[in-house]
Amino acid sequence: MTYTYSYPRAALAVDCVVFGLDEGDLKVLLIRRGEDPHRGMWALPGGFVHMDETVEEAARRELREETGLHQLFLEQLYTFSQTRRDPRERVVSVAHFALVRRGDYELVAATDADDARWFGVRALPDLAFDHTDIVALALERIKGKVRYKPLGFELLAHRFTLSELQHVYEAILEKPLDKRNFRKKVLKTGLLIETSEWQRHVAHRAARLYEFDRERYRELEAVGMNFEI
Amino acid sequence: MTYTYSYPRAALAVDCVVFGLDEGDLKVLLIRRGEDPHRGMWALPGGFVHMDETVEEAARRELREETGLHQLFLEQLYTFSQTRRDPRERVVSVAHFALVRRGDYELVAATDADDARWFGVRALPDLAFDHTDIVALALERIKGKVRYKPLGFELLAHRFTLSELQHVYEAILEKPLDKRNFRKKVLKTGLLIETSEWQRHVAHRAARLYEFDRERYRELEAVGMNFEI
DNA sequence: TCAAAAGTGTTAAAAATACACCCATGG
DNA sequence: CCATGGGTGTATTTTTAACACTTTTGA
Repeated sequence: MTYTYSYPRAALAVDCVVFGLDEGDLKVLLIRRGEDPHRGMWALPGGFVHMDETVEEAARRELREETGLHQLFLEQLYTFSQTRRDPRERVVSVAHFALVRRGDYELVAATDADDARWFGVRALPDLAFDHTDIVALALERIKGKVRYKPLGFELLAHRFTLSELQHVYEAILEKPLDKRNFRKKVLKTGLLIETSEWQRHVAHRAARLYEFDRERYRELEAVGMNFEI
Repeated sequence: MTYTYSYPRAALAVDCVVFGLDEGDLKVLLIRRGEDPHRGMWALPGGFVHMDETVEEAARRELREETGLHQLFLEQLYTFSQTRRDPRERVVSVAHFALVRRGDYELVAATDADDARWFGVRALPDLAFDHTDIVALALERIKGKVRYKPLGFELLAHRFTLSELQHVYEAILEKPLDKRNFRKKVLKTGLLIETSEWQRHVAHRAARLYEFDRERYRELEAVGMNFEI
């Protein structure tokens, strides 16, 4: 089957920068390419957009197919359209970034341990295509956005300690935060629910677990209030 | 001439939300469509991306062709990819937003007064395709971004008074600002150059003219400093 | 009993806000 | 001489930043 048009057309693809947290370090999920071009190189998960799906749907489908991840936070990042970014032919790619919860983090390797791996964001290998630029932009984006949107919670399990939350912010912002001031600030947002559950089996005083109050966040957002860390 | 592919391909287009300022009101530039679909409706300037240009280049080219505007501030906004957004066939559009300087504002009508017109952003007519959504997103974007990037200056002439600058911020943020506090704040950024030129022929005390110090802004930005209004 | 992280308040400095009058200009 | 917008300072409140010790737990 072939498809014919009266003007040439670029192929349309999506790529995803998937961030996850491991021991407080920010990681990016990469796939080893099994085909040319750049066979054997590490690259972002992604693929071509089908005619019956939006780019966001394509990004979610590709992630599910290539890594098994689903139902994660995913947002459009930027459209990369340099004419020679793919050596085969013109491919325009709509890049996205995604955030993986602590609990789903290990799930990834399940699919295909050899071909999908987490890399520390500050120690990435050479990447295929313009994927190094895409990761750089994604990092810059979350660094800016985490301060006024509740992205941090998307990297943690449903319940988390305040220290875990602080480490997320420190990992993304790349700077240490003052413990007392951080706690004061996040609690003052009124967006954390104090549960009556505590850490267990830790070799130090157990920390209380909190939940992010999505409900309330949506209410406040609708009213025009805004969150700031 | 025809072009044949083994999978169907969406057409790739660009659209531009062009903002300008008129008497302190924020306006958007619209084009009346001369062709189906939506012939006669108002729409954003835009068109298809050529194979030898990036989407940003396409956006600039279309703006030049349709409105005569060039060398303006232009930035990618978001890629719209709903499968039915164009009734003819699948068209994915990379939306951009642009800011027109006060001095270039009138220049627009020159091209084709009937087919290009400025509309107040809060009083737009029904627009073709999903262009109403695109404008709404562009507004939200500049509203957020103007506070930490020097977008405001892109809507003014090279030299401007502090009141003109204040009116830009008020128009974009949709709220009044305190004159004394505003002046204190923008002067404290150190990014305004006080010229020795003054307004003339105004029926009130003449205001001093200022320039935005782009040079210094780039330096500070590179060092990681950040601007806030 | 030791190591490791949890938890907690106060003070000082900086930033944000609220607010009112005189000045210069052209019509 | 009047209408219009230009220009200026201070006091109050709020926010941010700096900083150290006691508690709990498991190993």
